[in-house]
Parts: sequence; structure tokens; C-alpha cells
Amino acid sequence: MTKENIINSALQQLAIHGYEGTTMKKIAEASNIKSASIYYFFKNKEDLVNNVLLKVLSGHFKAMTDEYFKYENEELKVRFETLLEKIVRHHRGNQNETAVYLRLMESNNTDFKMEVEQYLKQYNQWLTEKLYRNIKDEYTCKDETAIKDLLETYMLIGNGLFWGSIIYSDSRIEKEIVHAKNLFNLAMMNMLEEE
Amino acid sequence: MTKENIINSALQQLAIHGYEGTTMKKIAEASNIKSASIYYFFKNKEDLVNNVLLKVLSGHFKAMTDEYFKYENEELKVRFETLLEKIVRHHRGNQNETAVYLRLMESNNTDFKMEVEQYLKQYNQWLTEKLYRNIKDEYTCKDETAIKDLLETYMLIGNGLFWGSIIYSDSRIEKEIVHAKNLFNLAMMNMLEEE
Amino acid sequence: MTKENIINSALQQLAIHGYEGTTMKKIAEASNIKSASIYYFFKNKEDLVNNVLLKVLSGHFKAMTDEYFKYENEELKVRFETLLEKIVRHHRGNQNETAVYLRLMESNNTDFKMEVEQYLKQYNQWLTEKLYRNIKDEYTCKDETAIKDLLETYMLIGNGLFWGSIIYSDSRIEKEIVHAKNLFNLAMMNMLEEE
Amino acid sequence: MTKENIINSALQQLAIHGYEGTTMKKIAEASNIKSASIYYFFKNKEDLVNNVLLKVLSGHFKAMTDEYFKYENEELKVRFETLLEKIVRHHRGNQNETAVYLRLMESNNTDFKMEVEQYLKQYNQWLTEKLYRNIKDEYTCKDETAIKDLLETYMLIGNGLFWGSIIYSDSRIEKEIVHAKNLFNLAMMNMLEEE
DNA sequence: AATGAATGAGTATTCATTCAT
DNA sequence: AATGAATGAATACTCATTCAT
Repeated sequence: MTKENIINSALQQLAIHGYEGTTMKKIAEASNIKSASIYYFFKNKEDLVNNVLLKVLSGHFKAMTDEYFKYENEELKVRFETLLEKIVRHHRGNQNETAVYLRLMESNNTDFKMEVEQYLKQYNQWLTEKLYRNIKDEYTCKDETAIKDLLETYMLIGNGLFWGSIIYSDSRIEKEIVHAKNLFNLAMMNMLEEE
Repeated sequence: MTKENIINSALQQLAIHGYEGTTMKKIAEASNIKSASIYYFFKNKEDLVNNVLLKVLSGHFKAMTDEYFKYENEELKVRFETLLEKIVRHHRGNQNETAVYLRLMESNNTDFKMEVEQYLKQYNQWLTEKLYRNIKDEYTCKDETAIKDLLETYMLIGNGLFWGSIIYSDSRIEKEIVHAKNLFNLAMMNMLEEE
Repeated sequence: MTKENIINSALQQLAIHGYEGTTMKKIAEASNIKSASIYYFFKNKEDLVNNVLLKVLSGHFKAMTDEYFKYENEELKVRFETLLEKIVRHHRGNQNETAVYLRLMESNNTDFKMEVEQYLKQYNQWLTEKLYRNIKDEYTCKDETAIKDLLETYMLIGNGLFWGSIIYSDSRIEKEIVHAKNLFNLAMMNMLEEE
Repeated sequence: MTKENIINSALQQLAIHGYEGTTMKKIAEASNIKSASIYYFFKNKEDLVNNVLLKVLSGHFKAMTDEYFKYENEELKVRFETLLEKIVRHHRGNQNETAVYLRLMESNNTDFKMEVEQYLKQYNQWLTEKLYRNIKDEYTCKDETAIKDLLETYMLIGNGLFWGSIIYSDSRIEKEIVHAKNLFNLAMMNMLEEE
């Protein structure tokens, strides 16, 4: 389908050139159509990019939730660790998608910026809540603050992993995953001890 | 001085709009001159941006090394922790500078991309070597791999902090710093125990 | 057709203003379109001018060969004389075309310079060979050098006529043609006598 | 002297790049000064180019008259022939000067065009008159028209030589000179015979 | 569903020129 | 005598968008 074709080409172009650097002509060429034809399917550039962003973000959310539920029955520690790893693998396997929302977040188009930021907030919130529930359900932890701290620490490690997945080579990334898992184990054990 | 003025305006614009989104006219307007005048001081846009980048990167390096040497006589643990904090504070206090090199790194101009990436690599190398020396000098650690792992873990935490400093609010960042410090302490103690 | 229209306008402008002096805006105005539209048909200024040059040179060659073959069955002397006259008439009737390649030859664009020079060389070669064959076939001239000299003399007269067609008025040109014919007759008779 | 220096640099630049292609900056660079300094000596670009043109044309006239008078006491035929040769040698030895007035003549600046054309007309007139007088004085030629025809023929040959000096190589030019002399001899003898 | 043709608004850059020093 | 700094106007070219077909 042409429409899907255009979205994919746009995704690719946006990943490489960013919003300002992506032209309708380049997208059209990558789709083997003429640029005028894009306007049959999309109102304008913004509309098209919005569609791309929607695809990227919903794809990300689906991948993340799928991953989460796949390991729902595992032991808590394993679940946390696996999720950490899966985040990296997803970014590595979908570098274009990640590049797109990174670049749109930094574009000077406020709409995209806000959309990405809002999504990120929502996703973080969803994840945090899930994880919070998990801990609550499995550990009889009295100290709510301790849980929150652990989760924030978890996010910190996740962020480090994320940025590493952007700037590091494949081999380095594998090490990062190991370090991240170890780090989280330490943090968790530390919390349980204090308890 | 007009030349300095132009560089600063360009820095600001690049932070907001990125390379493609920054126009000579916008820079000129922000400098209260006409765009033709920019060409009296700079050969072209690339030349100007190169000057901005040079300023940003050398500024970053100076700040980082200054910070490093300021605490050189402190206890190792304090030194590591302080550096972690200072990195965040520097990014927070110089958001424009950070934004510039983030965005240039992602621009489709290969020259800038490479310059930033090379700088980052160099800086990382410098930092890693310094820290490696520090640990070696102060701890009689037999296991070289353990030190390397600790350093990589330190970088992982630093990366998490860095990305957090891009996406989080001021209040959240303060918490991140605390988590980061704790995390590193755990990692270090863990290494020493194993020894 | 718009494309043809643009080429013709460009031809006109190039004849008047030369390469550097011809602007895309002037061409557009002369074509009753906006300058951006030119880029729908031509990659850039150089591409457009190349098309103009192609038209001019192929037009010149066609006119010259047509003229040559039209009188192929006439007596040799008549043929030479007619050709001399036709060269002038062609330049006079197509002053713009002549002006274009004269000016492009003198432009500081090496590509056009070389294209025109190469064409001129080719055309001269073609003409010389044809004429050489004609003399050889019709006169039992033993002295090859004499023929070559006659041809070079013919070219000299042709060049005088050409330059005259650039700088002289219509009435003066008519006289030039008569002088040129007489001159060539003298040169030819002189060669035959010596034989 | 700086002024002379500027004129010479401008001459060189005009020969290479023509009027439109010659910039004040290029002239300044070739003169080892800054472009603003040119305006101390010349009102504007046109004024400067006018000075160059003046130099070129007066230089040409001086060279031509010098040459003429140097051979004034020679035999008429020799005088004509020598002058023909000297014209070529002058153009060949002063290619820049010739290029300048050729290119200015074709520039779209009407002033220069007219100045060059007027000079050429004047020079032609001067030369024609001189030569006319020479013939009149030395030959008892009754037919005025014959003399005029001979002179026009002479100019035709001169023009051929001139254009050849623009487009031909050094070796070819030497042959051209021989042909031109022979041709003029034939023309002159022809006129005398008819008498 | 697709495109050929066209364009207004911009974009980096150049150029002749000015003027205070 | 010379220039550093500045600019209005122009130049080739690009880009998102439109519209008739």
C-alpha cells in the first residue's frame, strides 16, 4: 500500500535527516512516487510526520508492553533484569524508530516535542506503576519511599543503558547490559537488607 | 565585539533549532546585524558553526578538567561522587552548549557529527584513564578486570545521569544525583568486598 | 511548450548578457514564468545553458551541412563561393546564436569554453576534409601542399568574413562578401597557374 | 604606484573573467590591498574599468601608429605587408589587452560597448585614410573605387588574421601571416593589372 | 490514485559600495 | 593612503504546497 510505503520512507528519512533535513521530495523518491502524490494521503508534512511518530510511539509501547507481559510470571528480579535488557535490544533492533523520536523531540516543532515528551512521561508512568505494584505485591515492604527510590534508581540505570545504546558499539553494549543487571541487583539487595 | 556576539547568537540558535533549522538571518537578527555582515567574520555557515562547536567542546573540556583537578586531593570516593554531580550541574547550567553538541551530533552534516563523536571519545578516554590511575594508586586491587568493570559501571551511571539531565525537571534531577551516588557506592563496595 | 520557451529566452538573454550577466530571473521574466519554475525543467543554470548551447551548435552544424550539400553538384568554384556567402548569411540571420557561442567561449566557465572550442575544431575539420576531397577529385593537382595552402587561405578569408559579420553593418557586409569571393578566385587561379 | 597596480590587476582580471565575472575583491587581492582601498583611487567599478579600457585602447593605438610610422619610408607593398604582420604580433604579445576589449565590447554595459566600437571605427578610419593617401601618392590610379575596394579587401584579410590570432595556435598563426601577405599581393597585383 | 506544472517564501552566499577611523 | 566593519540588493537554488487533469 502506498500510504504505508510513504510512512516507512518518511520514517527512514526522518531517522537520517531529522525533521528540517527531511524533504517531501526525498520521501517521495524513497517511495518511488512523485512528491505531489504524498498530498493525496496526507494533509501536509506535519500530518505525515505525525503519522510516522504515531507509528513509532505505538510500536514502542506495544513492544514494551509485550515484553513486560511475556515475563509477568517470572520471578521479580528476573522480570526487572529482562526488561532492562529488552529495552536495549529494542532500541538496537529499531534504531530508525528511536532516532526518529529522539530527533523529533529535539526539533523546533513544539507539537512533536510535546507529543514525544508526553508519551515518554506516560510510558514512564505506566512502567513505574506496574513495577511499583509488582514490588508491593511480592515484598512486604513497609517503606514506600524505599520502593520509590528503587524504582527511580531502576530508571536511572535504564536511562544509562538507553544513552549507551545510542552512542556505543554492539560489543560494548553487551557489557553494559551485564553491568546494568549487576547494578540493579545490588540496589535491590541493598533495599531488602535495609528493610 | 561583533564576532563574539555572532558566535553567541549562533550558539543560542543552534541549541533551539539545530543545524538545518538555524538560518543565517536568525543568527544575524539575534546579533542585531544584517546577515551579510556575518560573512565578514566567517567564511560561511559551516565555518561559523565550527567556531561555535569549538567553543562548546573546549568549554566542556575545560569545565570537566577544572572540576576534576579541583577535587584531586579528596578521598577517591568523594572525588568520583563529586565528578558525577558536577557533570549534571554543568549540563544543567549550560543547557545551550549541551543542546548544541547533541543536535550537531545528530545533524546530517558528517563533519560535525564526526567532530563531536571524536571529542566524546577522547574525553571518555581521558576520564577513564584518569580514574583508572586513581583506583590503581589508592587500592591494591589485583584484579584489573574488576577495575575496568567498575569504571564501565561508573560510565553507565554517568550516562543515566546525563540523559536524565536532558529529560527531567530540576527537582527530579536532584534525586537522580543522590541515586547515582548511592549506586556508585554500592558498586565500589561490592568490588572491594569481592577482592 | 514551456521548456522550449525557456531555452529560447535563455538563448536571447545569453546573447545579450553573456553567462555571468544572464540571471535565472531575467530568463524567467522573458519566459513569462517564475524563476523557480525553470528548475522543474532544468537541474540548474549550467544544465539550462548546456541545452541552449547544444541547440545552438547542432543548429549551426545542420545549417552548414545543409548548405554544403545543397550545392554539392555545382561547379567547385561556385560551391566555395556560395559556402562563403552562406556562412555570413547564417551568422547574420542567427546573430543571437552566434553571440551565444562567442560569449560562452569567452566565459570563465571551462566546460562551455571547451565544448565550444571542441565543436569549432570538429566543424573546421569536417569542412576542411570535405573541401580537400572536392579539390582532389576535380583537379589533377599534384602538389598536396598547394591544396592545403589554398584551404588555409580559404579559412583565412572565411574568418575575415566571420569577424566582419560581427562588427560591420549590413551594407558593409554585402561588400565584404564580394571582396571575399574575388579574393578566393584570385587565390584559386593563382594555384592553378602555378600547377 | 598603487593606482597603476590596481589598473594592471584589473586588466588581468577582466581578460580572464570579463566585466561581470570580475569582482572588486578579486582585483584587490591581485593588487595586495583591500577592496575598500580601490575606492580611494576610483569612483566605482565602472570608473576603474574605464581607466583600464583607456589604457588598453591608447596602448593599442600607440602600438599601431608606431608600427605604421616605423615603416613609412619603405616600399608601399612592404609597408602593407609589415603592418599586417605587426597587427597579429601585437595581439599575440598583448593577449590580455586584446581579451579585455573583446570582452568589454561584448559586455552588456552599453558604455564600454560603445567606447570600444567607436575606437575601432576611429582606428579603422585613421588606418584607411593613411593607406588611401599612400596608394594615391604612389600610384597614379585613376579609379578611386578600385582603391577603396583594395583597402576593404585589405581590412578583410586583416580581420581574418585578427580572428585567427584569437582562435589559432602559434604555429598556425605563422602560416596565416604568410597566406595573408600572399593574398594581399594577389589583390594588389590584380588591381594594378586592371588599371 | 497519481502527477506534471507551477509558485511564494525562503536560504546561503556574493558583490559593489559606504563610511568612520 | 588604507582599511575594518557594515549593508542593500541581488543571485542561484530549494522546498512545501497547490491545482488541473
